Amino acid sequence: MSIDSLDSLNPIRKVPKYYRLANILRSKIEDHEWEPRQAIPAERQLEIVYSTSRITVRKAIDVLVGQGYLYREHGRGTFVSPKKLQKKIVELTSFTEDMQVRGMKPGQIILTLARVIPPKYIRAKLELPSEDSKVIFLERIRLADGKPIGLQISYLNLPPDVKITRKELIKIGSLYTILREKFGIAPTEAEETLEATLASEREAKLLETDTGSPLLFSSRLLFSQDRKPVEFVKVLYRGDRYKYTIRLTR
Amino acid sequence: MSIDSLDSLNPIRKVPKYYRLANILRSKIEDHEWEPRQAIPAERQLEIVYSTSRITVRKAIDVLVGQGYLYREHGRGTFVSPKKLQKKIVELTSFTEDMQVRGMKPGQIILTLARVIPPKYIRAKLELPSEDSKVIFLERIRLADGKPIGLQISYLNLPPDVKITRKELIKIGSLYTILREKFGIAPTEAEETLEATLASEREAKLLETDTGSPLLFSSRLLFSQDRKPVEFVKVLYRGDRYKYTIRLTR
DNA sequence: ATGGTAAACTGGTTATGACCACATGATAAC
DNA sequence: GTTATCATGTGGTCATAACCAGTTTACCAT
Repeated sequence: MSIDSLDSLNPIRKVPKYYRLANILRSKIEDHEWEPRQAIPAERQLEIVYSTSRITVRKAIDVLVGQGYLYREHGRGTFVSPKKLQKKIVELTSFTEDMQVRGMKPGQIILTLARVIPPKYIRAKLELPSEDSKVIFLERIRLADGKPIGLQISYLNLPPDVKITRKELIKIGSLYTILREKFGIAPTEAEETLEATLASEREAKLLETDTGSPLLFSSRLLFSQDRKPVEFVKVLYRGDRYKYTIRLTR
Repeated sequence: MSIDSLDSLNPIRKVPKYYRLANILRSKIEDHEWEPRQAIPAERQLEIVYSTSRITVRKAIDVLVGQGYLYREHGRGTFVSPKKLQKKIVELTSFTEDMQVRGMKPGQIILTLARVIPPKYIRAKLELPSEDSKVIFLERIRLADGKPIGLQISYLNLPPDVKITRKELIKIGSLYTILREKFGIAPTEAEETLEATLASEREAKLLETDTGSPLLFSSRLLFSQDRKPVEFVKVLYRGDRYKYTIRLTR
C-alpha cells in the first residue's frame, strides 16, 4: 500500500509525505493493530511497503517518537510506547485549547480590558521602548464547565492602531485566535514558570474559594514567530481543580 | 575550516559530525560572534565552510533549534534566538542535576529506606504483578545549600536480589546514578504532574516552615529504556524556595 | 513614481546509496 | 558444555543530488 493511494482522493498536495506516513502509522497504533512494547516493521521494510525512501520513513518515525507514540532502541528495533506515554506532550496551548483537551468547556468573565502603562517589570519582560509605552491589560476569570478555575492577568504588546473589543473577545473566546486572525501573530514559543502560592482575599472571592487556599501560579512570556515578546500572562489556578502534566525526556 | 580539523587532536571518533558541528555553532552564539535576532549563514554556505553535506548542517541546526538557540523562518533564514529562550529546556533531570543547574548544592536527609508492600495505587502505577510484591520505599528531605527545599517520597521497582544501602546512597547522593551504574537502568522518559497544595503539620515541621504554607507538589512516574515503570516519586517543594520553569513550543 | 513580475535567494522535502554502531542468534573452536 | 567469533538484522550517520515552497530584491513595463 503506497502512501499516495490512501490520500489520492485529496487533490491537495501540500502535506508532506512523511507527515502523511506518520498519520498512517499513528492510526495503526491507535487502532491497536500494533500493540504497546511490540516492535513495528523495520525501517527498510516500511520503505518497501509504502514505496518511499528511508529518509521519509525515518522522518515519519521521528514525528511519532516526538509525540511519544514510538521509541527506538539502537540495534533492536522501533517499538510502540505503553499507552501512558502516548500523546502526553508539552505543547504551547491557549487556555481554550487546554480546556478542550481536558474535556471541559472553556469560558470567561472579563473583569478589565484597557490600555495602560504597565509596571516596570512588565515593561522589561515585553521589551517596551519607552516608559510611557502602553499595553493592553486584560483581566479575566477563566471558567471550566462554567465554574471558576483560574484568574488570568494578561499584558499584551500589540500595534497601537489595532483595537481589541470586549465584544469580539466574548464572541471568539480565545485570545490566541484573535492574535492569529487579526494580527497575523502566531505564538510559537513561550517560557513558563510554575509555583505554588496562597489565595489572597480578593483572589479567593473571584475564584469562589477560601482565603489561604492553595493556588498553582503560572507566569508565561509568549513569543511570536520572530521571537519578539508579545504577551506576559499570569494565571492563578485553583489548586483543587487544576493539575499540570508534562512528559519529560532525556 | 572543516569540522575534523577542529577536533583532529582527539583520536576518538564516536561523536557524530552533526553533533560536533552543533557544538561549534553553539559556541559562536555563546561567544557572541552571532548576535540574537541575527541571521546565521545559509545552510548551503555552512555546507561549504565546514566542508560537509547539507544533511549534516541541517541536523546540527535541528539540535540547536531543539535547544532553543536557533529558530528558522521558511524562505528567510535561520536566526539566533533572544537570550531568554536559549538553553531553557524541559529535560528529565534528577534532583541532584536540577540543583546543580540552579547553582545550588544538593543534599539530603534520609528518613526511611525499606522494602515494603506499597499501597494499591502505587502497585497500579508501577505495574506490579501481585498484591504482595515489594518495592523499595525511600523518604528523604532534600536540601539546597543545606536548607530544606523538598520532601521526597519514592517507590522503586527494582530486581529483588539487589540491595541499596543507606551508605551508598549517602556516598553517591543521586539515586539516578545508582540506577545507572548498579542496575544498568537509564531513565529516559517520565510523566510528571504538578499541583499546588498546603503543608500538613508533619510536612511543615520537616521542611522547617509553617503549617498551611504553600507547596508545589510534583508526582513523577519514571520509565527505563524499555519503557517499563521504574519509580514513582512524589516531591513536596517549599513554595517559597522552588520554581519550575519550562520552555513551550508548538 | 508605481506596480507587477521574474530572478535569486532562503529553508523544506524526497530519493538513492553507502557505511557505521549496536544487538542477537547461529556457529565454530575449545 | 562453554566460550569466542561471525553473520545478519536493526537503527544511526553521512554524502550527493534534485526539486518544492516561501521571501526578498531587482528590474522592467506602465
